[in-house]
Amino acid sequence: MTPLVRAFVSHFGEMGSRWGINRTVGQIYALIYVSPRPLNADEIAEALEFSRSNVSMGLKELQAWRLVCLRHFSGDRREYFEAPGDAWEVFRTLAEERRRREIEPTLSMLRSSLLEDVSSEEDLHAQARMRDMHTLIEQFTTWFDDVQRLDSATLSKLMGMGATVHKLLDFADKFKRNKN
Amino acid sequence: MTPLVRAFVSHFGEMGSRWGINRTVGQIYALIYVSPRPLNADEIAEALEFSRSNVSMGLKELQAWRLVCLRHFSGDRREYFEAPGDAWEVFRTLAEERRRREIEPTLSMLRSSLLEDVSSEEDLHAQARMRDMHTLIEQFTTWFDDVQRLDSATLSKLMGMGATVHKLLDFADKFKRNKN
DNA sequence: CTCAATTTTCAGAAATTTCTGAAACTTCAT
DNA sequence: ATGAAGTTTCAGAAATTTCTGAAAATTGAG
Repeated sequence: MTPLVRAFVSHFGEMGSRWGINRTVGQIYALIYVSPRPLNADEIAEALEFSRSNVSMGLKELQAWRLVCLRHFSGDRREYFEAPGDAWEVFRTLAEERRRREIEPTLSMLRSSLLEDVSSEEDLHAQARMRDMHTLIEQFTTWFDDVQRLDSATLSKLMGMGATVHKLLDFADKFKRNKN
Repeated sequence: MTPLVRAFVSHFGEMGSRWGINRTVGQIYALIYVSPRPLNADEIAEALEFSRSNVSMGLKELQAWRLVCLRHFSGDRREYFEAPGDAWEVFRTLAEERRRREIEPTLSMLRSSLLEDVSSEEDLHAQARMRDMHTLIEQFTTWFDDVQRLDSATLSKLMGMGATVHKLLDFADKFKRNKN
């Protein structure tokens, strides 16, 4: 590994824990991401000096996150891994996966808590707060689902609009008002 | 704690680690969030059966995340904590804080890596990949900054539009084309 | 300033998570 | 079928993170 690659890989290792993946997994991804060709498990283990089994675990997790994909070369039985190229696709995958892991469970807990029949002052207040939270999350995820369905080009355009989002909103608002 | 509150608190404890805060911190926040009145550290320690010092640490972290705020009652020297009520405000704070912790460091690492003068095939490819990543993140955060500046009401409206985002986009597109 | 109430710090204990090496398993060419 | 190449599993070792109790620091009333 060159110093440039080493710095990148080690940064991903450090950030890994903040992103909910562990250090090893972060480094493996980083290495695959910058590699000019797909890598197999042994090459990864050697480059990062991890045990072969640790790499196996890490790759399994990256596959679960759908951040790497498998490739095969004819005449070689080993599995090779590469990181998908379309950056927006990666972004979308990440967002989707995080939503599934970090938001969905809470949403279902809230739903069932809100169905409970309670009577104490305290519980009624708690339910009101939970209802606020539920509404917010629901609204956010609905919007997110929608944005997620956009193709990379459109998404990129939406982002590119940046500073004009609120102007656009004002405009849409006036437009609607004129119609009524 | 009633069973309803207990369930909510314990869920936040379990999710805490997925959200980059620890179990204790998650539970403390949950308790404050549903509480009908501000709580002091001793009340929290008693309700959750944590050591007093653990609660102190947890509250400090929640303050760093700007998820709780301090209140004082006259004639009582203790500090009381409550969770801000405006859900969108909370959402915005959370997003901002996560951006600062999870994205900003990577962005600055990428910037400095891209300034390095390299010549090997391998490093040139790595830099190209890093450039992709940098562009994407930059674009995303610029957009996010912008959205973040919107007040709660506008943000809520934007989200509420949901399925119409892309229609709006098409519209803006045509509008622009007409002008040129 | 003094002192009691309260909060914070911190070293080490406890718990959790990550990592390893050895063994088990799978796959496929012969 | 056999066995060589490759992958996965898993029990326990290593590392990291969290939690505690005791002690230190801070705060504000008198």
